[in-house]
Amino acid sequence: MKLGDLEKLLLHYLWQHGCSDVKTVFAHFENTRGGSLNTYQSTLERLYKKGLLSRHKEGHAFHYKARVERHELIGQLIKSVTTDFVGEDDGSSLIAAFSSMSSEFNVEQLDKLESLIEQQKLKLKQQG
Amino acid sequence: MKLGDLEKLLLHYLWQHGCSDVKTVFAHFENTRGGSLNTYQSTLERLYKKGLLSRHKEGHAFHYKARVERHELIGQLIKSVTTDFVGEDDGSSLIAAFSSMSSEFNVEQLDKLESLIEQQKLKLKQQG
DNA sequence: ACTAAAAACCGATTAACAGTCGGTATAATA
DNA sequence: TATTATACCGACTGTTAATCGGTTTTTAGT
Repeated sequence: MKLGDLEKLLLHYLWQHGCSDVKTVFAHFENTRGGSLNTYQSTLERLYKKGLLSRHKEGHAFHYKARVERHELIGQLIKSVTTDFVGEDDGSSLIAAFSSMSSEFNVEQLDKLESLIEQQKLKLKQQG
Repeated sequence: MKLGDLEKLLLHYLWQHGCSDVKTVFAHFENTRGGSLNTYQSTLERLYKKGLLSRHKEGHAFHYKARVERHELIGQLIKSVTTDFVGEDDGSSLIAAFSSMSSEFNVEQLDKLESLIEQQKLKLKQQG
């Protein structure tokens, strides 16, 4: 999966605002970023075709909404970037990814992550 | 930073083999992947210009070597792919991303991850 | 030093793909 | 139905990786 700058920007926007039509998006970025309405239209459409947005008609305009949570997409992107180097993914890519990133985290974040992992382990125990 | 498929392949190769000249690289991939020697030459050069490889003359051929560890590059790529999304939020979405990825792991992998976290926490304590 | 071989380097071409936007078709509503 | 907002199509630009032919440079052998 490959995302351009504007695509990322719009995803970001939609995660914050939940749901928008082109007009609104355009109005929001018109002054700061420039570009024509059509540019935003095309980009939203591209994201839609990529499966990252859903949309539904409201009046005569599509309203676009992110189909994936932010953290899901980030996870996906991390994975795609790591698997290329790891090859067949037995999960070692995440381990690799984590160890390369861990130095960027502070103690609270590490604690948070640890507790999330504990939760996940618990879940596994209950299932199996 | 943007890396193509062949670029990744060659990095992968150099991480495994430590050091190679074009001829050797070409010989290694000629049958399985195809392409001309020049293609590999260009790609190594591109990687060199990107600062990802170092090189030195040996006889009359350059020997190329990865300048970054694999995990360093992975970290860098993850960062570049995620920073646009993480932005102001203290990194918690990155944590969330990791945890959403963790749902695909078994207990051993989670344990491994946890021990890496412990290590990192220890390191932080010793420093600060 | 001269020459032949090897390697490096240059430049052109192709192929994706994002960004950009004009123009046209389509659909909603007054 | 006419107006207007919106969607959709297509063209063009810019960037970058992949590819490889051709030329220059470098090295080693005689």
